Amino acid sequence: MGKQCVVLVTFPSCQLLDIAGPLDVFEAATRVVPRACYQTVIVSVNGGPVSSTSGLSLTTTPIASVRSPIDTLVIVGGDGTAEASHDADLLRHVRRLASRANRVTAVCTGAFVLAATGLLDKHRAVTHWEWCDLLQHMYPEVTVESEPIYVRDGNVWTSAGVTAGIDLALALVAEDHGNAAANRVARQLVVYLRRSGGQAQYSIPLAAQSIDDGHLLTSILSWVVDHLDSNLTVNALANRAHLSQRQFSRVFTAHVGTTPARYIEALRIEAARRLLETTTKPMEAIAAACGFGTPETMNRAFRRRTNTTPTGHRKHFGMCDGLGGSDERVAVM
DNA sequence: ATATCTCCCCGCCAAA
DNA sequence: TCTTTGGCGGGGAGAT
Repeated sequence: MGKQCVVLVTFPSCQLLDIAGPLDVFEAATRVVPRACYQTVIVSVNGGPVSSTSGLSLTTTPIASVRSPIDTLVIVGGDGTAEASHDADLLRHVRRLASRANRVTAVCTGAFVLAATGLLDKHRAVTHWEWCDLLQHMYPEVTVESEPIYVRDGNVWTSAGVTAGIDLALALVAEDHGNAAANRVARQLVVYLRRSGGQAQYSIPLAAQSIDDGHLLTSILSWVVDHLDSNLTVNALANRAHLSQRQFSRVFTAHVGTTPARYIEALRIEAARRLLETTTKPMEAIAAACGFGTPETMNRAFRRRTNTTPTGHRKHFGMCDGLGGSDERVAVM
């Protein structure tokens, strides 16, 4: 796959996260996915500095100067969309770029700008939950859905509120380079909650999503987190999936981006960490609850994957010793 | 600390 | 022929 040009369209009072989220996803993808190469450019009607709602100002290039073929066009959201959707210049340029782009997308209230160009007509779309009704009212031609985190209709993709832009961008990466690649990116960014377009957000790290198929694995993955103390050898899981070990391993790795055993161990560690942080159970009990044969096994896994020990982790993040729980995370996979 | 045993993972080939 | 699947074997890591 060659270079893919991603154009992010901004305007005064846009939402910083709408830009930063996808931007970082594409950047990370380029870094950690071997064949991915996204080139991003941030544009506005006049170019130059554009201030976001948070006050931070962006350097942009004039939208008229975009010449190269466009892979993905991203319209960001923010307070400024109300005004932007009446900016004839902007709309004209968006239409022009959209006609040359493989994919046209909007994050959050960016959908309003897209709708104003007419590009959303006859398409299913979503926006920030707070604005779905208004969008539908203003643009009856658009089929507004309010549930999903993001919606794909042909080559038009829209996403719900701000951070859903990250999920949207991950979905785009998944389309280009596969689920495993998207998961790798998510992990890289420590978005340990990659959400499916569907809606339900899973409480499992990177687990039960999978944009297209995967129902096979999805059910197993979600079953697994509640049965960490069971026998979760590759063999056992393969049986559950009615596949040979060999095939199961292959399918698993392709979809999840990690080998079965590694993934299971990561889940176990994460579960153990939570118990260490939030309970005062003895190591013995925690190890057993998380599926480690012995506390010693848990110890080694801990050492290998983090740079602490269970005891050390409890000292830092545990309940005793002052400071209650903590939001800090240690990368685990 | 060591030895033995188990499981994982991946390349390779053959069958479907 | 091309793709998917299953089985085998071994190197190697880790568990007991």
